[in-house]
Amino acid sequence: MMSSTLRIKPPAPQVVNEQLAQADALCRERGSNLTPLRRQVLELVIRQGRPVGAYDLLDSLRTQGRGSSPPTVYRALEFLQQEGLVHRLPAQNTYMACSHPHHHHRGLIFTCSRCGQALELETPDLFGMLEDYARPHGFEISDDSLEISGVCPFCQEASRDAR
Amino acid sequence: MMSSTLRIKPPAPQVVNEQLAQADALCRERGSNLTPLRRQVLELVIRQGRPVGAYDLLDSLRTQGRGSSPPTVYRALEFLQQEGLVHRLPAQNTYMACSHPHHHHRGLIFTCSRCGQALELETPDLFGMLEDYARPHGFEISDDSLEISGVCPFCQEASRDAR
DNA sequence: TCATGTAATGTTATAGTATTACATTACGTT
DNA sequence: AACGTAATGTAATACTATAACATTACATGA
Ligand SMILES: [Zn+2]
Ligand SMILES: [Zn+2]
Ligand SMILES: [Zn+2]
Ligand SMILES: [Zn+2]
Repeated sequence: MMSSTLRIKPPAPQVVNEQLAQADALCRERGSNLTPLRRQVLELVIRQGRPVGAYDLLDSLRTQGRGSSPPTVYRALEFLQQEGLVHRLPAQNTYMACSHPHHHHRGLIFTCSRCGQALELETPDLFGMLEDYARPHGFEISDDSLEISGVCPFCQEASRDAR
Repeated sequence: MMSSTLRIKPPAPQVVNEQLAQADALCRERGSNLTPLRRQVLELVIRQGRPVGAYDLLDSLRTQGRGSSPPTVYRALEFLQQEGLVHRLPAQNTYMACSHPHHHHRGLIFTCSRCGQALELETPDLFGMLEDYARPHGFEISDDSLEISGVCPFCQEASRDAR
C-alpha cells in the first residue's frame, strides 16, 4: 500500500465526526458494541478518505500509543464490515469506509489500479440484475459490495500527458 | 486453499485436450507464445475444473518434476490472464480456466465462500450497465471479469441438513 | 561463425497479507 | 465470590506475491 497519490483531500474533521456519530447511533440502535478500539479503527479509515491497508492502520494505531498486532486490526475490521460501516476491496487488499452506512445497500465500488483511489456508487439496478443471473443456478449472493478495477479520470489524464 | 469439497467432477481428458487445442490455436493466431511451461500450467488449471491457488499449482509442477519456484507459476498465470485463458478471483486468491476463451468476453463469476466452487456465466447486459454507471464519473473499466461471492446450491443444502 | 539482442526461465531472497492458538482482562449474572 | 461471556493482548505462523539478478534458448545479422 502506502500509495502517495492524493487527488481527493481527506474529509474535514467535522465530516469525520458526523460519520462517527452516525456509526454510534447505528450500533446503539442495533445493540452492537462499537468499543473504543473499534471506533478508533473506524475513525482511522474514515480520516483516510480512501482505501487503506490493514498494516497501515496497524502502524497508525501504534503511533497513537495503542499496543497493537495484526489480529487487533483484523478483528476490528471484521466487526466494522459486519456492521456495514466498512467495505473490503479484494482486488487491492484494502478497506474503505462505507459512503452510505445509514441504510443497508449493496453498492458498486470503482477502484483505480494506478492510484488506488475508490468511488462508491449507489446502483439501484445492479444487484437485481446479478440476482437474476444467479437465480437459475441456485446461487445465493452474499457480497454486499462489488469492486471493479479500472483507471480513474485523473490517471487517464496523466497517461495522456505522458505521451 | 486445498479445499476438499468436490461437487463438480474434473473435466474428462478429452475435454481438457479440446481446451488445450483451442488455446494452442488462439495463441498461434495471435502470435503469442504458449510455451511448454505455460501450457503445462494451463493444463493444470483446466484439469482442476475449479479455482486453484498459485501454490497448489506450484506443488503440482514440482510433482511433475519441473523444478519450480513462485515466480515460475506467477509468470505463467500472468501470461495466461493476458491471453484471456485464465481468470483471477481476487476474493479467493485463486485462478480458474476461462469457460469461453474463444471470444473476448467480460463475464460474471460466482464463487462459493464455503466450498470454493465457481461458475462463470455469459452476461450480455452486465458490463454495459457497469459502463453506464462508470461513464458519468469518467472512470474507465479494465477488469475483464467480475467475481461475486455467495453460497452455491450444494452448500445451501448442506446448511439446511445441518439444522 | 560468432557477436548481439530479446524473450523466457531459473534461483534466492524478501515483502505483504491474514489467521491460529492461547493468555488475559473487563464486566455482568448467579 | 464464582462463573460465563465478549473483547482484547500476544506470539507464532501460514499464506500470497514480488523484487532482483543470473542463466538459457534462440533469432538475427555482421
Ligand atoms: Zn457502502
Ligand atoms: Zn487513479
Ligand atoms: Zn472467461
Ligand atoms: Zn459451495
